[in-house]
Amino acid sequence: MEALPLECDTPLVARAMGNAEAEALARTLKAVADANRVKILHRLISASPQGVCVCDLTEPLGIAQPSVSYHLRILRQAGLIDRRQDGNFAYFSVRDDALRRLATLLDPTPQEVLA
Amino acid sequence: MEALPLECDTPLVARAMGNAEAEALARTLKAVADANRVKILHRLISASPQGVCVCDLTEPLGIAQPSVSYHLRILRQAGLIDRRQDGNFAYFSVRDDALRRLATLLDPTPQEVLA
DNA sequence: TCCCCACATCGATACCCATCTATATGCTCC
DNA sequence: GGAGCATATAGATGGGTATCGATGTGGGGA
Repeated sequence: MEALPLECDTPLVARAMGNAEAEALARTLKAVADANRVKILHRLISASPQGVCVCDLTEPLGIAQPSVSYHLRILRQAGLIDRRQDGNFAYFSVRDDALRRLATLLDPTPQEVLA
Repeated sequence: MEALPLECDTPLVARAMGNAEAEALARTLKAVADANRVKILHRLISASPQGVCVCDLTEPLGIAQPSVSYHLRILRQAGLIDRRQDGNFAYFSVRDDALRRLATLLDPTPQEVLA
C-alpha cells in the first residue's frame, strides 16, 4: 500500500539548479582546483599586467616545463588566462573579466586565504 | 659559461604562494569542482537553514543513493557542510563561515553564474 | 522483538588527470 | 639557411575519482 513513509519533509524553496549551469560552473572550478594552477594564477595576478613567461613559472613550481604548459593550457581553455607571444617567449596574463570572482577568493591578504 | 640567454624579464612583483597555502585552497576547490556537488550546495543554500535530507537529493540528481552519500562525505570532509541526524533522516546544511566566499560564486542571480 | 526504512560503507570498475620523457614547432640570431 | 632556444604537443604511466550493486548500521513503529 506504499504507506507514505513518514515524509522527511524538506520544503525545497527553489527549483534545482540546471544541469548545464552546474556543469559549466564545475568545469571552471575544476580548472582552478589544482595546487599548481592556483600558484600560477596567484603569480599571474601578482605580476600583471604585462604577463609572465613560462620560464619564470617552471622553476618556482618545481615541475617539468611540459607540465607547466599543460596547466597553462587548462587555464586558457577555461577562459581564465590569455596568451601573448613575443619572440621566443610566451607571456600569460589573467583575464580580469572571467577571473574577477575567483580573484576575491585567491587574492585577499595571502595569509588568510580560506585558512 | 651558462651564457645568460636573452632574459625573458618578468618582474615577479610578489613572492610565490606557499605550497601548503596553495594545496589547502586547491583541496577546498576540488570539493566543489563537481557538477553534482555544485547542485547539492546550490540546493542546500536555497533550502537553508533546517537542512535537506538525502532522500530529497537523490532523485533530482539522478544518481544512486550511495553516490549522493559519497558526495556529501566529500563536502563534509572539506568543512563545507554540516550533518544533523534526526530519527531515521540525516539533514545536511551549508556551513556559512567556510562557504561564504564560495557562496558569492554560486548564488548570485542563478542566471548569470559565470555564464 | 522483528521488520523496515534511511543512510553509510565496502569492493569493484571505468574513466579522468597530472606528470614525465621524447619529439615537434616556431622564432631569432649568426 | 643552420644552430639554438622557448614553448607546445604526443605518448605512456601511475594515482585519483565518480559511479554502481551489495551489504552494514542504527533508529522507529507495529
